[in-house]
Amino acid sequence: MSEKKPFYITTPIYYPSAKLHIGHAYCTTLADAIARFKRLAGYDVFFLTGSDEHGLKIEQKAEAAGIKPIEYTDKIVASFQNLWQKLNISNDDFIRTTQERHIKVVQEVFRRINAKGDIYKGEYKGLYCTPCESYWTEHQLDENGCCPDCHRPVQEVAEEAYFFKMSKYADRVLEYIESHPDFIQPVSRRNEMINFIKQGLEDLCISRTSFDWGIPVPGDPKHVIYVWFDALTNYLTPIGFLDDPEKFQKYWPADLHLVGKEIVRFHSIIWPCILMALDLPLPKKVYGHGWLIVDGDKMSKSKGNVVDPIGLIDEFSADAIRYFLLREINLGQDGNFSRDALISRINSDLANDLGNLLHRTLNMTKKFQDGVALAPAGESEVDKSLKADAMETVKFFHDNMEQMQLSDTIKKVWAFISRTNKYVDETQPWALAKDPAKKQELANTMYNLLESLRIISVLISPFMPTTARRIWAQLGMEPSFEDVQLADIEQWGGYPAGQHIGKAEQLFPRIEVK
RNA sequence: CGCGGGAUGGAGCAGUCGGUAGCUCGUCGGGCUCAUAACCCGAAGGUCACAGGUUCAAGUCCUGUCCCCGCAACCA
Repeated sequence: MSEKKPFYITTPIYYPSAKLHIGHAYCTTLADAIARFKRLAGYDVFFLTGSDEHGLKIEQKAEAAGIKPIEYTDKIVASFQNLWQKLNISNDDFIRTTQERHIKVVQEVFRRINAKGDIYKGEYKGLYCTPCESYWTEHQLDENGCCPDCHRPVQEVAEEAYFFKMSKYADRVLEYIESHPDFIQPVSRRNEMINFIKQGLEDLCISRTSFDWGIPVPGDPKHVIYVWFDALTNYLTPIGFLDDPEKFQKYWPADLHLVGKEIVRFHSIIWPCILMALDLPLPKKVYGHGWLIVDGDKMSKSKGNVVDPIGLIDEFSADAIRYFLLREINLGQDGNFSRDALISRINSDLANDLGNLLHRTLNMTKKFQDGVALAPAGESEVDKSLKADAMETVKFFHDNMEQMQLSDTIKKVWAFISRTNKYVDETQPWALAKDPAKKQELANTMYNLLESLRIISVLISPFMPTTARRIWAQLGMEPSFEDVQLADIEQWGGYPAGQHIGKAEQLFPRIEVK
């Protein structure tokens, strides 16, 4: 058994009714950056994402395409996995709600809660559109009170359904939220949830008979389990809820459910109720991030402004997209996505500041010292100040990443990159190189630049894993980048003296705007 | 009066406990020459949505108004 502290982080499982857009990519990138940071900081991380594949909508889409639902979801889920691979997502497992391992979990959860007496058979009443075979809530109806899809009148219909006695747990959940200030983040969402519970919770409808594409209710197979009982329990499946008690003990409760702001409620109210009914501890944190706004508008299919991440990755590279999302958008708030802003970030931050710093450093090392980092000796005031800034940046990185301050952390790292560029101006290596008496001073300067870049490469690795590795290689560093730990940059001087630098290449070419 | 969020130089955003309004991009001027026309320094530009109030002091706290946005039990 390892002694590392466990850290279990999840994204939502996405619904394969359409291709994923930049907003999904944002959420998963956030989770990935946090997971990578935690690994760097020495945690034993389990990072989960996946797909939520049941439901009427999928059944209908598959039927329209003339294929079985599972054939339909196989195809779309493959595109999810392709996207995560292209984005360099380091998830440890990928849960599909159609997998046998998950079906067993859902049915067992149903059995246990049923045995406890918290499930009863009742009647679900709703507004039903017969041609579309869909239930709608009053709020979803169009301006004439008709079906939002086909605009025909809806009827009030009742069907037999199972209900989960959620109302029974309302007080306990409220008490938990109030006594755990960090459970729901950011605070604004927490207040929203407290307000919502105080209005009173209804029991939750957890089965349907109006479609088949779902997990059958144990002992009553004309019912399939409906949405949240199926979806939320995904978080239990891959960590051995049924088949590996030791693993489950280690990773549950989850440290962080990262979700979009619209599903905070399900994760911070319904999910805790289900867990209480199972006598399981509640997750430590639910974080509701904001949405990406495109040119001032919410993304939606009807507006036709949905941004496809695959095209962007192909055009600008995964790391550039990751950097933009993590740097530009403040966690918890909505953020703007625009092509112009993306290009501006790539050019000024990635090409000019970071890329050029690496390039000029390697170039001078090659030109002035035959590509070798000579051993440093002694230090000037400017050197001292650079080292102090580096160490302060590493500390800031550690502290603020623990607090999930991704954007602030990135800003701080870039302040150090900027500071390092300034160091070049302050020390003027090209002038030192002309004076043989300044040979040691030059060696010190070049060493400090290379060492700064070594530290920078580790600091950016949660955000831009590929770029970090490329810098590492260009610096000529031999050890595998995978083995690097935060401790390796907590002290100045890890760059090996006498090291020959690697082959230099542009990290991010500037993007010319017409 | 359903709930909640937002409004800050041209653009995008920070702003904790009330204490001289900051950052990035852009613009203008200067410096440097190792570098991806990159880097470094400096400057201009804001009655902090509006009106009132509390206070020695308000972007920040209170009240009201207007505008934009999200949620409203299946949109990341």
